[in-house]
Amino acid sequence: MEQGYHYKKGLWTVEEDKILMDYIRVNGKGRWNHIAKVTGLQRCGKSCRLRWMNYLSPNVKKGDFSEDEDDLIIRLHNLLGNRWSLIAGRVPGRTDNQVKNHWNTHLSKKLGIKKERNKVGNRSKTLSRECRVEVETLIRPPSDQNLMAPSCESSRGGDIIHQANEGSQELVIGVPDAPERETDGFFVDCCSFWSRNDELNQVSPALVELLAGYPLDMDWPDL
DNA sequence: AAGGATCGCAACCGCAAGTTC
DNA sequence: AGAACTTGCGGTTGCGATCCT
Repeated sequence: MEQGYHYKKGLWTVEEDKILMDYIRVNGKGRWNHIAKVTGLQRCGKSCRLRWMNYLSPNVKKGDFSEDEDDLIIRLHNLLGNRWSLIAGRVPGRTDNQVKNHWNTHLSKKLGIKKERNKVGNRSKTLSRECRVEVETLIRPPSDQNLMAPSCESSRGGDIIHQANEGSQELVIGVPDAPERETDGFFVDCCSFWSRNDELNQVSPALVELLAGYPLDMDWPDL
């Protein structure tokens, strides 16, 4: 492990950045805990990974967030709640840390939202028939054994469907006027939905409807 | 001008899941 | 199978910069 090493904390210096970048240029990303041993850099693996992911990576976009980015983040947050990595994955060049900070310092104030802890969006919405059919097609398990979406690709989200029954965590897309959600409605696991869209490599009409159709000031019902 | 308050963001922490051996 | 190690996530903190009185 990393026992026996005395790691430095706090802001990174230019020299440390250079050491980390040189290492990654030669060895590529990964094996973060090895970096200190190989380079003598007095930073733990987690710190190295974070520094690369959030700052040094050429994929990281610097500078202010545009209005389009703000709008996208707000809509995604409406759908996904505080699932920053998922949101960031849909905002090109932005990291989960950037999105989280931007939300907490700007967007939540802009929207007059008080900080919530451990809350993931509880959303229900009626979609058009065409949209529902498409979403259902996108998320339906291959076996087609039931209407429940497969569990999240991210293991951490694996309890989403389970929690739905307790009034939950996943995006629930209900059939119009169908109070018995478990029998008449169908559940959409956001992760599966997103991943399927990735596979399709296209912006589906269903996704457009989901993102575009959520009024920001809507009074969302509790589930 | 000074110093206290507030803001914004980089970085840390704890935890959980994935991977390797 | 399970222990050890690695990776990733979201919440939180610390501190420099800026604002305000």
